[in-house]
Amino acid sequence: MPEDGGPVWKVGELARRTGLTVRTLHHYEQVGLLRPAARTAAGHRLYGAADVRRLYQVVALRELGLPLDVIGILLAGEADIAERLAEHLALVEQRLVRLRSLRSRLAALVATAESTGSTAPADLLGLIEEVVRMQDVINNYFSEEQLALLEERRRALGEDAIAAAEAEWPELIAKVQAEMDAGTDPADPRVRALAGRWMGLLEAFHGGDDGLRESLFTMYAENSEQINRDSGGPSPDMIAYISRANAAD
Amino acid sequence: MPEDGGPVWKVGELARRTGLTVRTLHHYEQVGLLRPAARTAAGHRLYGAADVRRLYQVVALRELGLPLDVIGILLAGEADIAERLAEHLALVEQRLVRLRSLRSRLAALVATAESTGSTAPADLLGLIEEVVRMQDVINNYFSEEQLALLEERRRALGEDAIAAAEAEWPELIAKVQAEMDAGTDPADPRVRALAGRWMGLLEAFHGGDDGLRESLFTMYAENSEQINRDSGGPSPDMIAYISRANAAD
DNA sequence: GTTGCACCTGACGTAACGTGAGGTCCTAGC
DNA sequence: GCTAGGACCTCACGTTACGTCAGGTGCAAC
Repeated sequence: MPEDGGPVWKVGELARRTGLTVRTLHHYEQVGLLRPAARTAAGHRLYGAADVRRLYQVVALRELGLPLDVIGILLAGEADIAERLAEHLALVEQRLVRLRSLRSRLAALVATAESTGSTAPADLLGLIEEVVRMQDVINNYFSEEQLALLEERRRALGEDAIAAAEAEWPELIAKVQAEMDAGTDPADPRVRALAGRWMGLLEAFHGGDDGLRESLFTMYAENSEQINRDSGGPSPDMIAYISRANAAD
Repeated sequence: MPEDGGPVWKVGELARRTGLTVRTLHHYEQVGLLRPAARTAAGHRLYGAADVRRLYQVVALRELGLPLDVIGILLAGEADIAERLAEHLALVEQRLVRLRSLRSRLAALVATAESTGSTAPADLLGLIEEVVRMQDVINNYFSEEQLALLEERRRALGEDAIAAAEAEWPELIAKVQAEMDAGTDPADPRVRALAGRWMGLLEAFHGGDDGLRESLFTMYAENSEQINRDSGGPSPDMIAYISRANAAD
């Protein structure tokens, strides 16, 4: 189809009409995505109507985030478009999960930095290291699906509920510590009430999902000291104390 | 601090301990991020304790998604870390908005492709073009903040409510069209009831935000034919009809 | 004839490394 | 003392989708 009769566009015109740059059109030709139907004697590119149609398809697929080589394959009819879109969607979902996770860490860090006023650079760096190391540990113990599930639950619960639950932990830990220091019997009703709150908070985290609970316990078992040191988590002794309180029924 | 006494690590050991590759450590040296404290006579890199500490800082900041050059600046104390983190957070939020928008378009396309069975490639390509063009138009009329606000509202309403509202439009438009075809007076109670539902759906979209309503109206006014053709939106005649129904109070 | 704009073809730069290629160093075993 | 197998070294190109000169040609108007 050498486009003998129809309208033709030079590269600059086409660029203006599509909002692309001339360089982009050059590039698309270079990678074989869009070859102009013809050239003038002087070598100037001449695009025909079919080229323009194809270019709009290229742009549309590009705006969906597909890489140029895939676009080439799709437009050549050498792959199933719906299938590739589904694959791409999965990839985008994955990126979203990661990006959301990253945002929550960044937001927490920024909030901490703001609330503590002008934190000394060294302190802030240390805090950043802790947060990131913690995340690495978490990523080691929870699968991608589990993390996505947790994200889901967090969204369902809402930010405030999450913040409230997280704020409850240090308070609860302090109270349990007080009872331990006082030598209270784990079977004492007061301690058993605290243990009940404890299990409630845990439940709020894993939501009854055995896999999540299992992963959480494994992670704690193998990293108790770091969790204790970096995040103010409970000591193994305290875990044992709570277990005894729960067992006393 | 030429690290005369302390422990030293060779590049391979350090790589294993940090989970990085040797190439990455080479790269960090090349860009000036982490210069080993010393070299052996043969030129082998020797990293000291201070280097290891710095490396962990680099890795932590990298895991927050900061570019290496920024990390270098931050570790040199030449910029405020909290400030840069806040900036970076804003960037991440922006990416999130875009990515979420992309995902919703992809999901809609994939769902359509699946529900209609094996759509012909050409049809699917046409649909993709429509969706992308529509999005371009939308991006022209709504600012980033407005789009983020819309995202927010969508999340607050929940997926099902959105789907229900979107499903309601075609039905409503069909009913109004029927009344128009029947020549019913816009002031007729039936039409006024339809107009009421109409305004309710609009309200569900803009939520009373004047800016959003304004942008939506401008967009419709300047693109009514495309919206009508591509998305089954209402015709200008229908808009006028509804307006008269609302004015008749 | 020349001015000015559109067009052309290289070719390097971008971010953060991956991946050889080709050569040197070091340690353990013989 | 010699050699084999790792670990180490320094280039240097490849990746993605173009941006950005640089240096030269084509074309229409004055």
